[in-house]
Amino acid sequence: MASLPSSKRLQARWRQANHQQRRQIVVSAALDLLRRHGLKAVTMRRVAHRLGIGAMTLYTYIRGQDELRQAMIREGFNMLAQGCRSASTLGSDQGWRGGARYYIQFALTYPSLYDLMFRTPLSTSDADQQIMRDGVQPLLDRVREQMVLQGTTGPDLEQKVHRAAGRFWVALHGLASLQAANRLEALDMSADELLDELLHSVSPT
Amino acid sequence: MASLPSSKRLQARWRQANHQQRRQIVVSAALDLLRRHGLKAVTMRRVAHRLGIGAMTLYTYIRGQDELRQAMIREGFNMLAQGCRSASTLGSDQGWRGGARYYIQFALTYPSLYDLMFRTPLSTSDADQQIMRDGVQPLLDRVREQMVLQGTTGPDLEQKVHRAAGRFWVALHGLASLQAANRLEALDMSADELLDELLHSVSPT
DNA sequence: TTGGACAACCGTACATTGTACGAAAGCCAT
DNA sequence: ATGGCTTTCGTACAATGTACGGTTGTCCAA
Repeated sequence: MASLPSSKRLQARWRQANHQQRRQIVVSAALDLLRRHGLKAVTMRRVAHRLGIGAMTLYTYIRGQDELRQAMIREGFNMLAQGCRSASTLGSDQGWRGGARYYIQFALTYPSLYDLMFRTPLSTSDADQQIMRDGVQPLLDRVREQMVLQGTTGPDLEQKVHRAAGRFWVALHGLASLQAANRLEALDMSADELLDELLHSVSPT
Repeated sequence: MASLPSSKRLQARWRQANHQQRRQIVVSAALDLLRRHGLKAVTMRRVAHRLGIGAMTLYTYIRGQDELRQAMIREGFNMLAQGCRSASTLGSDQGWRGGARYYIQFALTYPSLYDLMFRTPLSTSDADQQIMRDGVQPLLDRVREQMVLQGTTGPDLEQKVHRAAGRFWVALHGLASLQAANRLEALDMSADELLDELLHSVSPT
């Protein structure tokens, strides 16, 4: 779980950064505000204040609030993809399950960001669709690999595995999203319990 | 699927309504705006304008924006509970499946409202928790009944059925939520396909 | 050294929001 | 009529996104 730099660090890094890097720092500051205080707290003025610059200076690096949110979403999907990939590769957990656990952990660590990523009305633009596709792909890949290793066979194996991974992700998203929003109280089941059952549904052990 | 009254109708009803009814009309107007133009469009001023009254007059019937949103959420859960109940009782569909289909249909018809209902940070207040519990209960009940009819048995039947219904709802929410946010493009699976598989997982036919 | 082009920076201003305050107007029992 | 309510809403203020235009800094050619 990568962590975000503090406000002081950001201001320090700011002065000796080039244009491209500064844009990235702006996004980092916004993500930090988002994580710690929710979406309503991510205002242009506050982000600027965090960086020790005037509000209008932000517009030198970001076209406006919409673009800032898009950038946060992109960053979120990058973190998610990267995390799932390495959690299931290097993790001490049993292979692919690390990826799934990371997914849940991500949604809990950045609940507002996770919301933004999956609830923001998505333009049908190919680019945006691709960002999200790439963000979720590593998780789907891990699950598919696992299923093949598990011994799934047949003529239309490709299709079968593909669809099963899709079902798994949909359910995992449901769990992550409800847990992040504190909505599991309605059931008398713990989140860990639900996750374990979900994991076993792919590969019962 | 109950539909919402138009703006003109609302203004007409307004004048000959008592205090309690007027509060309900305010909420209806807000829900209409929410459905047709998204959350950002639900401003106090706009709601008031729809009703042909001054902005501040709204505050005679609703404490403020927070309370307005809470009221919309409550109304949403009421619709959901009512709909699931009657869809699975009276529906031409095979019993309980109507409830699940209604659930999906609801999320697609009122995507912004569905988001509000399940993403708004929920106070741990007993009342709020109860609202949502009641909203989802009918669906869970239908699924449990179905499982019992289906022939599930055992000493801890109660527990088993309870947990299975919970799993079902979590997955259903994942599907509804992704579909409502146009996020299923990342998979090459249709929403109907996913729903059917979900339904079969409870009672294969 | 000087001048000019260009990027970074930001103060000011305006529109839009939620809503606090208090004034006006209607209603009704005494 | 009077006094006390509820309802209505005009005005005002603070916070927001951001358009506009001015100031400053940097660098390079003449």
